[in-house]
Amino acid sequence: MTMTQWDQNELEAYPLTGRFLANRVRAELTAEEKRVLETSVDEVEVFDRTRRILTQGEVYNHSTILIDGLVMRTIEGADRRHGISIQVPGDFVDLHCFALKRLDHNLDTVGPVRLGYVRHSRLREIMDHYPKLARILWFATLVDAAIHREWVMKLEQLTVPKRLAHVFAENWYRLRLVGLGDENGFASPLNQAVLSELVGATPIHVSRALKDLRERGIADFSRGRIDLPDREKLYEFAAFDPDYLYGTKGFDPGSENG
Amino acid sequence: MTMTQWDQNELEAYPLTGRFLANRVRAELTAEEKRVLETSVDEVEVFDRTRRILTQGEVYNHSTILIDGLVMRTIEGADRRHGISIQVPGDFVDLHCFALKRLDHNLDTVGPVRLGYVRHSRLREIMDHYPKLARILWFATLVDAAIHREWVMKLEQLTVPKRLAHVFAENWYRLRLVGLGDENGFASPLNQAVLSELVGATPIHVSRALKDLRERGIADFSRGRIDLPDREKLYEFAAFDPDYLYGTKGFDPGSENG
DNA sequence: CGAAAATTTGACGACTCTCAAGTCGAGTGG
DNA sequence: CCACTCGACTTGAGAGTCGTCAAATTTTCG
Repeated sequence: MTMTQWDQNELEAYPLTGRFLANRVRAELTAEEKRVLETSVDEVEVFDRTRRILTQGEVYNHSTILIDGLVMRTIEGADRRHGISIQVPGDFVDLHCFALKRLDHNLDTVGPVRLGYVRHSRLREIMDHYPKLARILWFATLVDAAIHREWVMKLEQLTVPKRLAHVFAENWYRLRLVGLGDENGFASPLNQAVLSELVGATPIHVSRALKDLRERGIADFSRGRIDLPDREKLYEFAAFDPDYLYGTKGFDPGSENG
Repeated sequence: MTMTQWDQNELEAYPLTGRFLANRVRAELTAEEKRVLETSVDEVEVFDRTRRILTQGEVYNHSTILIDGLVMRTIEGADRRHGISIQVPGDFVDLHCFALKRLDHNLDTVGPVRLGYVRHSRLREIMDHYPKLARILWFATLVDAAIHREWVMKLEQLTVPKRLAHVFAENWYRLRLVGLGDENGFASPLNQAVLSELVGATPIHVSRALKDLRERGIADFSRGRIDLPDREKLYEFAAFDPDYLYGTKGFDPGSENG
């Protein structure tokens, strides 16, 4: 797993927030604005096991940036938890709880994570004194909304095997945007139970669907790693078109200069 | 169909934007801020027939507030159009295209509408000079995202009859928030074809599901009007909980003081 | 009234769920 | 080193939900 020189420099300069909007509008930020962001993180925390880091309906006075690991947005349904979306390193996972006060969903870690906290008072200062940074933060929450919309469409359109393929394709692409994953797949703490919550199916059916994907040569899922041997076949099967992720024009998830 | 005194005053004072975030955070706006918004609308347009008002991927230099009528977010799938969500009067339907430049989906009218346009240059001024208004605009886009998340969960959880019930429940509640609809349902230009795009089913299955809802006494859908005789039964069947719509504490969709 | 659009119905097959049982793999204690 | 255990995963059978194809019926509107 390699990273571009660009990413390495950015991560050395901004170890906590260097992945924020990488290969999206991050390039529009000035050094000062990046520094304002980086120094806004006033606490870093590490969790090893699965854990709820934000609970639906409660009020917080900080927001959280995901530095390393995976976090899932969830909503408790009638009898089971439902996965809404996955967040990857660099994502400001609950930026919107600053503007919304309370949130309508939970944030649960999946596997070990490293988190950075930013106080809302600090965000308010940013809103008041750095209009461009404010716009960028707004942008970040809007990309999340675009991801939700795409997923609504896919849920309406795709069968479970194709939904799984889409989850893999999107997750892979987003990891590549921030310099993670490799050209043949990515490491992941996901298991079949979590996948079933994400695609709205039973674990049993997910198992069958994964077998289908394996036999088709589209995706080989095993605990700890997801292999994706044929990008084109994957994209076509999942009807995946990354436009909605708002990556920089010309970004290529298959090359080293991600 | 009646409205509260509150709504009437607000609509007289701000005929174009008086419904914006009504019964949500609108109360936090000062008269000056409301005036800034109202005077930002520099053009009003009326459409009678179904029509695409914003096309995926294109760049616009204005955003649109829905003054009257219904608008649907859509994404073109492999062979058919998919409905993502419905917008009601008072919604700033494509505010995010200001921050995102191009949008990932289309906006299509459903039935006759009246639209107001706000130039992006004007929004930029607001961002720079009215931080509180900026936060409110951000808030508005975040509520849309919350609606998307809830719908993702419902798509993962509910059968088609229950999805339809949820669409009716949410649409009704949101109309009540802005002083529209009545205590037994609401007028609506929706037809079964559009409903099928919204819930991710075939028109044929929607027809059967509507029959089911009718026989259960939960919803009586006919072109032009949706009757909802038993709110409690509807909410329970659809597992509808309006928290995610961020209505003002104490708002009651069943009373006159909406 | 007549044509077009919207809605309804029936039959059959595909996708997914539930219930139940069985397999596999990592870690533990003997 | 092996038996055991627990969680994760897999397999099978039958039922429910929903899609497809085809046709009939009702509504809308010129």
